[in-house]
Amino acid sequence: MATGRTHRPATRSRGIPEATVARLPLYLRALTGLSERSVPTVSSEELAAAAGVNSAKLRKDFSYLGSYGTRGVGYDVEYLVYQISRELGLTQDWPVVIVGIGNLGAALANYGGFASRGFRVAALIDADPAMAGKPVAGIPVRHSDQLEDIIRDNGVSIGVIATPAGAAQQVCDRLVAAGVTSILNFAPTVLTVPDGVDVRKVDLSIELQILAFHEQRKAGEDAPDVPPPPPTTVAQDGAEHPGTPATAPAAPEGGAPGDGAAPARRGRKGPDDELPAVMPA
Amino acid sequence: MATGRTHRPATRSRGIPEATVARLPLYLRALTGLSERSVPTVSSEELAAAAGVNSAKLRKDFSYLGSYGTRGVGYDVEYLVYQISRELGLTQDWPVVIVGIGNLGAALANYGGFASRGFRVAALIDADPAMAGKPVAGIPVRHSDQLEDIIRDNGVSIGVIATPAGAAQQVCDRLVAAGVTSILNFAPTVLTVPDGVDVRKVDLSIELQILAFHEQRKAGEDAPDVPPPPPTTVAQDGAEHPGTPATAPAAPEGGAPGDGAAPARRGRKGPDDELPAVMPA
DNA sequence: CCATCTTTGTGCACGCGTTCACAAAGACAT
DNA sequence: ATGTCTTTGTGAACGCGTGCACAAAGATGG
Repeated sequence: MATGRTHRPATRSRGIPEATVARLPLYLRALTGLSERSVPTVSSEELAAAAGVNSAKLRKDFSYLGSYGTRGVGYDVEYLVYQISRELGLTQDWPVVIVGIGNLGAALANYGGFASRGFRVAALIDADPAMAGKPVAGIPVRHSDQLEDIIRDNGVSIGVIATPAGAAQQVCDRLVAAGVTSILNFAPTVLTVPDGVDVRKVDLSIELQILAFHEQRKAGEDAPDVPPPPPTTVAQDGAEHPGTPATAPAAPEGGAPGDGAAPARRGRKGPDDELPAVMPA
Repeated sequence: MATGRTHRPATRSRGIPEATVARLPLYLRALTGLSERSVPTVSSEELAAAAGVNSAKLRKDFSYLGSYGTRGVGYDVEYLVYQISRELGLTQDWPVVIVGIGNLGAALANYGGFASRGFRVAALIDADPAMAGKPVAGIPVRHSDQLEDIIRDNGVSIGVIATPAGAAQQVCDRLVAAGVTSILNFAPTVLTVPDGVDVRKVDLSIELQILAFHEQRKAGEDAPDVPPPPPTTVAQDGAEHPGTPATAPAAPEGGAPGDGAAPARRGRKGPDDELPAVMPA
């Protein structure tokens, strides 16, 4: 670091690793709390604890932004709040549209956190004509016919999709065509977008399944009878490598999936994919 | 993402990397779709496209589960659906409680996706006495006084927190004390939990901020006037290194944050942290 | 002005995750 | 049976992210 006026390839754009960017909001939140309590400075140790991360990691993260700390003292809270806000682009106004005003969309619209950090709900959009004009969170719902006009008129670049999975891709395409370049997707579907468009997804179903996986493992360690036992002769558990001949071939037996290994699954179709805007994550 | 024990000392858990586990639900969803359309088999290429990932990655992921494919043909859809479901622990019933029935909690309760994959809403809990007994999504809300009893009586091991940030940690502690070992947190706070408890968080505010960061960068490349210019004499931009005498010291100037570098931020307190169950992510 | 103490900033090493590229396995046609 | 063609499963290289450990910077006290 020091005098290095030498190389700085990562200067502007390429600096800040993705992992660091993802933690900045966390630091910012912790710092805001300290700021409200009028705490002047914090050490990396304290702030790290508040943000739930390792202090070394925090220091390294900040080092990507520049050297904003004072050795022997720590970081100036107000100054850091400002620097991070600026880095995240929160010093400017970001108009946002929410498409799909169902249970979830309405909940999102009511979220006060939007306005807090530079985000402003420019419009609520829904395909249901009956919803048009009806106010949600104090904002009248607009019909999706006006989607393009709304995007253009307000210079919206961030869109939130809270529609049923079936409509998500279509809505996404329209948003992108209208100029949106960042999308937060709550619909349980994989969205396909052109280069230059960022998509982040929030999927409750996936989060629960991940928790279930770990939960099952925990239970398995205590009572090795519930989870471990695979229905039939399946590798993966007994031997280290599942490549053993006796196991693998047991599955794709011809075209009939009715073999012993794969029992008939619940007949009902997965409401997961079909689920409306009711669910986010 | 989860604030919980991120430490994965690779116990002897031999197998399935975290990153792979996180993708399994994605594959499962894609496979379920194929299953409904009665597609008998899929190649890694096709399935990868449907799940939005790289085919090599998908094959490697599956290799951790065992060799369930047939060279020259692909994977048997039904069989794979079963194997992944089993691996994720979805073949068993997971009673779940949702704490905090505000806008978000209600939206979550209405989410049909819960029931779809082995997850069952065992109870809805809220601290507001006025909510008690009132049905939400067909399930009567119970008062939080009964939280412990509900957990124990139903053998609940997964809890969803959709309360305001201020109540989250307290609710979390109670859930854990009552026996919950997996938590999905929608409140904008860092939860502290003992070892053995998994926490995953969903935070809209953070997602938006990450999008804003990238959005700002995109804009900056086109019009280098909007984002770059820091308000006043701040390092990091003008000069390559912020360590220059005239810059860095400008910040932590005494205790008064009113110096030129860090302009007075919006006076309003951050509703972000205080925000009720209205918001998830 | 010097000694000591605190805390930052970072060089370095390690491990995980991603991707490439290919040998081998099996299906299918002849 | 044998050859060809398709697709899997994986060895190996690479890059990113994490955490350790420490030198340097600066505060603080004598």
